[in-house]
Amino acid sequence: MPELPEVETVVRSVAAHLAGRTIVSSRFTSRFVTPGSRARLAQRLAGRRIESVKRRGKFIIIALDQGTLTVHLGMTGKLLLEKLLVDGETTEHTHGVFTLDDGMLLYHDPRQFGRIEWSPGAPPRVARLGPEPLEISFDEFRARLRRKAGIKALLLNQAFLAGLGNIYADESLFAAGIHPLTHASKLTDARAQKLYQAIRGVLTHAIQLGGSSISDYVNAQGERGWFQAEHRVYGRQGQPCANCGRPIRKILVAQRGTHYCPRCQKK
DNA sequence: GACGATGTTGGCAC
DNA sequence: GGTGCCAACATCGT
Repeated sequence: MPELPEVETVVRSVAAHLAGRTIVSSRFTSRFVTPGSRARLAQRLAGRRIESVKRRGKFIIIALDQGTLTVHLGMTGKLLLEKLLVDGETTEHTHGVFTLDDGMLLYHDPRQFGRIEWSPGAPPRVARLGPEPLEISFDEFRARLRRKAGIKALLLNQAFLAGLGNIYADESLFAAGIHPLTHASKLTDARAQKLYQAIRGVLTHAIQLGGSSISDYVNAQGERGWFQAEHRVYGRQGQPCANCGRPIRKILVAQRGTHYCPRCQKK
């Protein structure tokens, strides 16, 4: 679910309300989502003031008056804002409950691949991220492509660019007309330029539509995204290509289901 | 009921 | 540095 556009949408849907709030208390119930002592985490957060909420790659960075709370949604994580907690709003999949001085913030995550972590300074996982795809210059992007790796694997590598996942990697490669198994270092300047623009275009459009709701993704207000209606290849295996009519193919690349048009995307 | 696939990441072997 | 395989977990489709 949550790649850059979804995380950006979540951040935009919580930032204004959370900034300036105080965490009165919190409760955590998953040893996977919150590794280490959950009681100590809750203790650290009690009384902390939220300064700002921002996105970096697929991470949600919550700056506190002391330290930083970092949230990664994994595959199925959701952050939900609630006015008041009433019966039925938490389930067995609610693994984080934040009581604020105004309202509540809930973290749901059925598969528990997400993480909620506090760090005194900048979180180490975030420090290893590559540049933001919407901020990097073409020259820097071009330079970073000089690597011996398949382009799809590279786009999924968060140290190369931060924020692309399986959906937007496939959609960007289709928009650029590039086969997912193309060697990154073999791309010509012109094709690299097409890919750079394709990534920016796809991500920007997806953010405008509130991200992609594949199964149950929603923002913090519980609203779905609409970019899934704009997918050209992801999840469309066997259906005709919007451009040439050939059936979209699905193969395995870097252990991920990879969708592409055999005619429009060349190596 | 079993099996495989699912938006992510990290560790391991090679 | 690169790839492939497996792991974490719950749910859904075949």
